Amino acid sequence: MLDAKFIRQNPDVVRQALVNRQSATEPLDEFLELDEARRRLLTESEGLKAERNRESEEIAKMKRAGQDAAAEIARMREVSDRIKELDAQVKEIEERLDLVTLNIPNVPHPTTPVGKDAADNIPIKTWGEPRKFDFDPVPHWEIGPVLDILDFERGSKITGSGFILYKGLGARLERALFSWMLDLHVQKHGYTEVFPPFLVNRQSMIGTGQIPKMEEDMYRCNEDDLFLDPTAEVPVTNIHRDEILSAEDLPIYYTAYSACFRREAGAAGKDTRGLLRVHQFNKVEMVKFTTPETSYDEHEKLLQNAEEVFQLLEIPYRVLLLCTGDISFAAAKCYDVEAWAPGVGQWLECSSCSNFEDFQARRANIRFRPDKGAKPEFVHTLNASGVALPRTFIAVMENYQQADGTIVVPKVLRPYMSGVEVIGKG
RNA sequence: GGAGAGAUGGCUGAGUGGUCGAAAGCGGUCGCCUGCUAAGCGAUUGUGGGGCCAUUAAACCCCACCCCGGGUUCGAAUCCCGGUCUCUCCGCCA
Repeated sequence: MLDAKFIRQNPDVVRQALVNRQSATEPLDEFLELDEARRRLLTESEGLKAERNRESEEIAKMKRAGQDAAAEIARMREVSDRIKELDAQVKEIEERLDLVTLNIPNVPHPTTPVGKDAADNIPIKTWGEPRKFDFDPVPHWEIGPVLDILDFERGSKITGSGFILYKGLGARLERALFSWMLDLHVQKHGYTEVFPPFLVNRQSMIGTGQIPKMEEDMYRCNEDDLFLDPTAEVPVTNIHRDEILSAEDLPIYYTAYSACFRREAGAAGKDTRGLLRVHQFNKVEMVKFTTPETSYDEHEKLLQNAEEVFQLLEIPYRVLLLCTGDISFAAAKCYDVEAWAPGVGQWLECSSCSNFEDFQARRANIRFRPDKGAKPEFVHTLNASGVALPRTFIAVMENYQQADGTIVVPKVLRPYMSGVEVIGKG
């Protein structure tokens, strides 16, 4: 969330941000109105409280001196009643104010291009040459069942559409992918591996910004008010919720595997075939906590770490700089990494690499002390998928397919598959 | 799931209605002293909000915060109710 003071002092900046994001500006107007009312009521209430505190001390003194304080007590009873009224109003306003503030998105960074929707995202880089096939490459949803490594029908039977059963070397390939990615980030890029809970509470979801805006898209356990992780970003960023870190601790790098669960409400029917858009998937995530000064340098390095996954897999990819109309609610700047999938003939988003600046840190109250004895400041949080599995799995299958229908295993994954070089039939 | 105990500042820990934003110790910071390391002495040391956001900030004043939310009271860390978490024991279970 944004700093209330910042909004109050820079309403025009926030208004422009909302316009650039194609978002409604009413929440801003409501904020300004409620904020003004809150301060007005607070001033009155606190003035009365100051009086009450003074007077209560007098009463205590009088009682100790054996004097009668009945008149003072009677008067203070009235003051207290008035305070109670005012505080009730303040509380109501603050509740609404919190809700409004939680629904105002981050202000995009100046380098985030202004644009309407995904069509205005800017391609900034392409890596690798799409392979030339001497046969027609087929989509993964045809390869998978033939090789008996993906079973879409049984996944649907067990749970429903969008839930996949991986089998045999398919299951093995999936496991190889995330094991290898974790090792890469831990051993080569210096991240600390964590294995978080897959269910998180409401406070954690609010901390990273999925709630309240996206609550309908989350799987939820009503009895316990817990949510299934939509991404490891949630539990991992919340590791340091309500903490004050010391400057020497920063930057902190975490990487985590988690299963991810998304209802994908409203996305039904679009690009949902095969593994393109599923309700449960595996992902390796990278999360950083940094000082404000270094976050944009760290953001570039984070992108490189995500890109390297595809470089080592030898899969062509491109990088997009997202525009204001397509960037997520909490992000100030975001790159997408899209892998080339020749079977479906599409670039597939496999990683989003975001700098949230202090937007999540303020929500989750994650601070650091710049120097010993200095006032705590909010950290900057960043994260990137490193990377999401299903579409990477697609890219591996479709880029490495052969004319006979088999799949060559990328070299870097072979040690993770007991040396298997080709996934064949049977 | 049942029973019991507990939750106080960076940490340990005292405090059962007013003089408590909170003793004491440890730790941190600053200064003094000591011919080294160490010790000693003195001072200082929480967070958020409002007043003023007008160019930042400081100073100053006020309010709130002793796990969270309600209540009683002129006045609550302290009394009452509800909840959360931690620990111990019992039960159940992969």
